[in-house]
Amino acid sequence: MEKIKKILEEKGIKPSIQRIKIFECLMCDGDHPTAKDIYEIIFKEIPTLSKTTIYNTVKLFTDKGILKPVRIREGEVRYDIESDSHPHFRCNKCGKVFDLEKNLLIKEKKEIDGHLIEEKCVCYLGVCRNCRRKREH
Amino acid sequence: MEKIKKILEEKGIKPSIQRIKIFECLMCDGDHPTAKDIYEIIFKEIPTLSKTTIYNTVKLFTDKGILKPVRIREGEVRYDIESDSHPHFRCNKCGKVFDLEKNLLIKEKKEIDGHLIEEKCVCYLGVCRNCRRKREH
DNA sequence: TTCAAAATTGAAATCATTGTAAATAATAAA
DNA sequence: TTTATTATTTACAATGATTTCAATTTTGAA
Repeated sequence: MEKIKKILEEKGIKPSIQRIKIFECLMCDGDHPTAKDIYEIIFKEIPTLSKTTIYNTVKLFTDKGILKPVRIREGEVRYDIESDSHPHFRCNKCGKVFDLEKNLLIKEKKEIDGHLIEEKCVCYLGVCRNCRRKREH
Repeated sequence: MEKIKKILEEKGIKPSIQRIKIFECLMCDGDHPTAKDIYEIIFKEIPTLSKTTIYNTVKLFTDKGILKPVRIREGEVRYDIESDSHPHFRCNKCGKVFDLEKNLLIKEKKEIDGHLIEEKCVCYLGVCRNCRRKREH
């Protein structure tokens, strides 16, 4: 609790009860919660909670660099508190998202951490050649 | 045109004019169109076109294995006609998605095909350990 | 305590996608 | 060709996640 307060303050975020709870929820939940998941978990403790607060807060956290949206499938957005880039594993049955080791290198292995791998998806993000030509980057 | 007809028929899909146009659109557009993109392009030729037809058709194509949804960012769904798995590059400025070579191996390079790489995103998909334990797979 | 700024809230709006049922077109049988 | 059957397309309503916005509440400084 005090630890979370410190982390938020270091990033210039006022540690309101809602923000602390949301951060706590993101830390504890190993499956990368959606906005809905977060809302349902915290609503039990703070019944006056608004969904807008969840969206405001994850946006604030993302802007401040302590949170990263993970968009893999189904149009759903999940959130990852780890700032360091690392591979993810998404279950096609339950939709949960797990973190994998950063320097993971899977060649022929079909299994990792007990998960059965069926498909790999790699994407690079940046500025495409067309947009680079238009403006200076 | 005749070529597209054949491809569809081989997959057991009746080649209606809408389906041919949608397939054609997916082939020509190098940026992986969204459902909205497809609608706007084809609407010019077929003004009676319904958005539902776009969604029906991309679902049909996906089920038949000739199309793959690409979900990278922004909650948007784009479509990729290539059936073979390969890396993608998504532009953070314009949102367009480009195909990259299948066996691409980028280590320190910051550039590929003229695109500036800022971030890499790797994801594995399959059945997680929890779901495997529950049922047999 | 008072006041202004920041944070939270609920309700309405938006927007992509899905569901549904009617209309239309294509195909097969008589 | 006519009719019946089936597949396809369409319009419109419904859904659900997210955003907008104005009003209310909380906070912190003076």
